[in-house]
Amino acid sequence: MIYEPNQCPIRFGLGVFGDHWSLLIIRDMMFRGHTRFQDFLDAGEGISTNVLSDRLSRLEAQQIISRQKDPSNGRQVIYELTDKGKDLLPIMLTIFAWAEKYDPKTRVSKELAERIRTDLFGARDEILATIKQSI
Amino acid sequence: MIYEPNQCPIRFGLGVFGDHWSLLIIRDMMFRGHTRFQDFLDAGEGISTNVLSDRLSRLEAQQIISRQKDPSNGRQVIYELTDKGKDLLPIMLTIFAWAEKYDPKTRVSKELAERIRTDLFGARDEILATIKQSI
DNA sequence: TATATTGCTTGCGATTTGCAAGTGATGTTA
DNA sequence: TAACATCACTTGCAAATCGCAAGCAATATA
Repeated sequence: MIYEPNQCPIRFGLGVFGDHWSLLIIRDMMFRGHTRFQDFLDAGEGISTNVLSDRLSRLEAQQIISRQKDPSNGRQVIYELTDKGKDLLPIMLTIFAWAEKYDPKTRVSKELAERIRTDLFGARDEILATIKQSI
Repeated sequence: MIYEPNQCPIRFGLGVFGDHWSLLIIRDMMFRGHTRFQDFLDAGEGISTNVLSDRLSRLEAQQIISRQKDPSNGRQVIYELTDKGKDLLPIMLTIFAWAEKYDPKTRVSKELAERIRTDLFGARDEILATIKQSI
């Protein structure tokens, strides 16, 4: 595994969601079905309009989301996750499972968290050791 | 970085790694075995000393890493991942798999990426549909 | 035609960042 | 033991980014 700056998957990921807002926008699209500018503003996170506008542009440029006019209402724009965006689900799920384990306030289905953990958390140290040797 | 206690796991995660540098520091500890201040500076990412200092403090405060003086060299400090920090591995791995799929430059073992994907990516739309109903 | 809604953009002060230059504690060398 | 080097920071400051409020153009509704 090579970690040249531009060959690093973590850096690539950070380029997409390495800021305070992008992951929240993706979460709202993924789990809350948000599709419009106003939806994100109303989500209660306190994002400002200029930053929201900027993040939506970036996410569109990175093909995480698509942007199209609502044919039935010319004022509205519909934002939707692309396949690339939907494929961020496993990342979301592992964050769910981790938060469920360490944040007493987080409310995630224990069933879901358990499923994810048995898939990946269980072999943590093993996997870590294996990976380190291949770097 | 803002952390407002919520019941959302994504917000909880963002409180830990929702900035440009924290995940890179964790990556360096997890996969490159970095333990010292200078290690992170030399990693070639261009983090500045004041920001590095700040992020190490925050990560320690959040119990993602531990901080102790090197008993064999009083000038040096040893930073290490806690269990809470090591448990971020699945999040790292899912980022790996996602980047391997979408970033042509990312170099990750295809075997590893495939394993992660078959565990979690395969049932993406199914899982998404199930989760949406429960949120 | 007048007004409301929607998705932005603009202006500006406040916060955060990157960069360079310290600083103090500790270790090494002559 | 005196001089110097190393290490983990801290400080000061200009520049970038951010939050907030206001404004704007296009479209819809009354």
